[in-house]
Amino acid sequence: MNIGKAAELSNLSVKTVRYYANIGLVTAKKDYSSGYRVYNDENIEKLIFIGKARKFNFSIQECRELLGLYENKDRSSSEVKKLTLKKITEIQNRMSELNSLQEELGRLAMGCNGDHRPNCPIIGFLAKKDIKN
Amino acid sequence: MNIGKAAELSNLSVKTVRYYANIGLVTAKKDYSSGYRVYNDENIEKLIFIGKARKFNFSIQECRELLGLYENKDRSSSEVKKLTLKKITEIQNRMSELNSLQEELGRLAMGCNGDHRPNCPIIGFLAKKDIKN
DNA sequence: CCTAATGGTTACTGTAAGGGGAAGGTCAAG
DNA sequence: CTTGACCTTCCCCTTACAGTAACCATTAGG
Repeated sequence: MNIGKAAELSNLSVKTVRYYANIGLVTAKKDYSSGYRVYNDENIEKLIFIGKARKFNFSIQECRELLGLYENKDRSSSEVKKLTLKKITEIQNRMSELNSLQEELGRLAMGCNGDHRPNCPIIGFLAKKDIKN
Repeated sequence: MNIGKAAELSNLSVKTVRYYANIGLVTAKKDYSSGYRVYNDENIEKLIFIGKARKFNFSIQECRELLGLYENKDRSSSEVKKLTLKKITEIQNRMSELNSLQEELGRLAMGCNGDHRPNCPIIGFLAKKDIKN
């Protein structure tokens, strides 16, 4: 199966699949007469696996680790769980940052008339050099 | 004042200040005998302004717009408010994505024993080709 | 047989927002 | 005069691909 079909089945772009081949994440064997990459079912499974992990915010590097665990039949589930919990923590931290941000922006917007006069507390706040950063 | 001092006062790195000069965001005049950038108080104010806006997740391009509004004394506060509300919406969308992610990862982790046996529902889920993506 | 369409290849560039580091010029102090 | 701190430009690195150019392979149609 050629790369186009592989991309379709795994719901990734051709560019992405080729990229994964280049970085050695999912390498297909090559047909040396045509130069084409040839994908088999196992490759497709890995591509799907990675596609999902990527949607779950795992980085390529983490995908590489997960793939290692996936391929290793003797893997312990604790390693996978550890990676997942770490990812959850990261997401929570990011959410709490975003939450503070959003609250503060909300307060600023609340105080702004949003009219055609130049007096705007948002600009005022951003321009003010205050004590704490 | 040289770039080091400017960076210190604005609480940015020298690299960042130089970068902002290169992209024309905050341009300092040059001392042509030494080749050094020379910063004045107005430059510092702008750098501080941008530093804060960046912390509020505004992109460089958005900072450029905000800086335009900041410099334009006839600006209407409605433009600033619009930009801020747009940013709030973006943040909220991002948070809701992250929230779904976190919940789903949480469910997966919950079902995983985290022991030394290879049976792991997280891997199982990622590997499963299900109906919807 | 020629051509056009489709799909494959490598390779280069660009993204956002700088960080890291090399090679070299400038400045103030001792 | 020399040292060390500070400045300069220049280039590569980061993430995870997307876009494009130039070129090769396969296949269907006239």
